[in-house]
Amino acid sequence: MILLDPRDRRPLYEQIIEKLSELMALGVLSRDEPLPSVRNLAASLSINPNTVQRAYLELERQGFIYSVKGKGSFVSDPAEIREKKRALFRSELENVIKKGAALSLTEEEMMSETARLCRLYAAGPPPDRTENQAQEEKETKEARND
Amino acid sequence: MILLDPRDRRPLYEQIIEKLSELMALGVLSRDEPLPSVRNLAASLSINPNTVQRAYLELERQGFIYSVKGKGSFVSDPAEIREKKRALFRSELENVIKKGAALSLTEEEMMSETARLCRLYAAGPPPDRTENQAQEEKETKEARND
DNA sequence: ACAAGTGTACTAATTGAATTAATACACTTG
DNA sequence: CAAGTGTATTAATTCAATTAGTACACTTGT
Repeated sequence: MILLDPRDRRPLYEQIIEKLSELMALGVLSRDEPLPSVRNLAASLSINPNTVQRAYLELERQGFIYSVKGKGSFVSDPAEIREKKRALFRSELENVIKKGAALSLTEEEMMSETARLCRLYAAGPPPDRTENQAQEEKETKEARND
Repeated sequence: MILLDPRDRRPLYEQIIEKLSELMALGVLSRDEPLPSVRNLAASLSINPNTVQRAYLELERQGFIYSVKGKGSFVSDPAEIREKKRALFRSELENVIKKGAALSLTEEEMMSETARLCRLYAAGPPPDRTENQAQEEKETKEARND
């Protein structure tokens, strides 16, 4: 199902999270589909089941999958995934704004900086898209978020 | 000059950074005033000079102090410190906005969330200060940023 | 009831990066 | 040039993150 890279310096469980996230993002694994069992995937990767378990725990914490004792682990509703990610985003934004406030930055200063960055990175017109006419997000780049 | 807390689980150099930052924030150490020498402070804390050196290096990287070989280490211009902190803030804000963009959040959505948080945390009226009449930064609090 | 599958919890061993120390070098000043 | 200063390099140590070992708990079909 997936393959680990020995040259990759990152921990095994992180690699597993990444690979499975990709499979889910690509739709190879879709909603409510069962993931390989902890023991099964561990055996196929020749690693300890606990390492797979750790990856699954983290994927569950992030809302990507859900696990049922005695049954297995399954892919979450994409909408739920999206909501979890957005909640995480809001919490990170909150921390940054707090920090800005602690530096005595005013609301106006932070708003204008945010606007600048949004124009740089975010999709242009918000919810008034009658059609999705060529959103060139020229800079998707490194969208690693976790 | 300062005192380390053995019960504090954080590394020595972090404690040093914190204590000295406080002294500078309180104005006990002010602009261009010399800090204790690396060896001197190390001796007074009964630790290795390299540990103090590491703290000084970090303080210098963050713009709080500057060091001159053969002469000593000195407190930076407060305006410079402020600018460094703000640069750091901008860079963190950029990362968060990038992440939001990667989640397909629109400019409008991110702006409105930012506005909400600003109203929650930031100082009210921005740059309409004809004079600097009593900048009461009521909330300096934990301005730990590193 | 029980066998064979599933996830989960707890503990111990291992690894590797962060932290601290030892030592030597380079600059400034009187 | 002596006695102070910061800086660089390397080694020892510490400690948390990672992985593994083992036992437990639940689900399902026979």
